[in-house]
Amino acid sequence: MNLINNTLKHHNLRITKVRVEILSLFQTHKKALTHADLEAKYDKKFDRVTIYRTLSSFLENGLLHKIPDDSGVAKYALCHHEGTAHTHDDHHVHFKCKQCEKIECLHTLEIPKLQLPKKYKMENANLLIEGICATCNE
Amino acid sequence: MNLINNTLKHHNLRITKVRVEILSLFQTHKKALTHADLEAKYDKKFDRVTIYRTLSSFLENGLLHKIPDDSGVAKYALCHHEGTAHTHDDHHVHFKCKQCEKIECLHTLEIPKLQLPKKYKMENANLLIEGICATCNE
DNA sequence: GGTATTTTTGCAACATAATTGCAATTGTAA
DNA sequence: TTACAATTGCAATTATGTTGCAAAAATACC
Repeated sequence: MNLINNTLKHHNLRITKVRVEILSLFQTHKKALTHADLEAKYDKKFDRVTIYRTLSSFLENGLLHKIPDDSGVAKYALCHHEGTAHTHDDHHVHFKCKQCEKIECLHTLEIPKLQLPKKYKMENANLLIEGICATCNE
Repeated sequence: MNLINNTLKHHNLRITKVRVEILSLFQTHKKALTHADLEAKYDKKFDRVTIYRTLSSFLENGLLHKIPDDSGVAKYALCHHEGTAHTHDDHHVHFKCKQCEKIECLHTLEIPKLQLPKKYKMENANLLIEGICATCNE
């Protein structure tokens, strides 16, 4: 059994065409993708709604995570911690390039600890950095 | 001349009813607001579109900033640095309460410096922390 | 393998969020 | 106070996301 199928299995997801294709795409591209990106690519192949539902199921089963940003469009990227369910104690650092607009996860970086005001309890944190990425900064 | 009008002037915005009311609202509430919040409040008073455009103009002129999040609805909050134009070298820390859903700016906190991978250039950073806020944590 | 059961898909309709063009109105500078 | 520029309201449109349901596909069970 190949890797993609295996991954789906391990996340309690049935193996279907959409899922295999979309998961592969995320694994080859390392960047974040939007629903619109996928729709453009799979226009005639899969239904809009199916793509939405694929993203949701990946989200619920811990394959993808949503990246908070201010564009108003949901962006998704692969999770790098391996865990079955949505154990969302995620501490993500994301980088958004102002030039090429691509978003990627900098999963080698840790979010530094910081002291919250009294009585505040932190459960997770997301750091979004904007600037110029390595590719555009040649 | 009162403070609200003065602020508008200084940000190159004409003084109109919507702007005065919406700016005042942001100044009394300290939390982030969505377009829907404002629409609910000013339902018959101002047009939906006018409210959108008011938010946009505040954004462009550096009165408000958008808070990145993954809900799909744009949230806005007052900027605390004083600057006329959109000199967005912003380093924001926002806190979103999982219980009351409110978002607030923790502008007393600084985002700690961190070492980006080679060739990456940081222009600004947004840290979104989720958890339980002081009010809900009684 | 074949069949029963459950999940997933596609379609149509709906819901919400945001944008655009344009005429009428309002704010401001002179 | 008038002239000009910016802003508003309205209607229409686009973008984004969701729901219900019947048909199709995937898995479990024999």
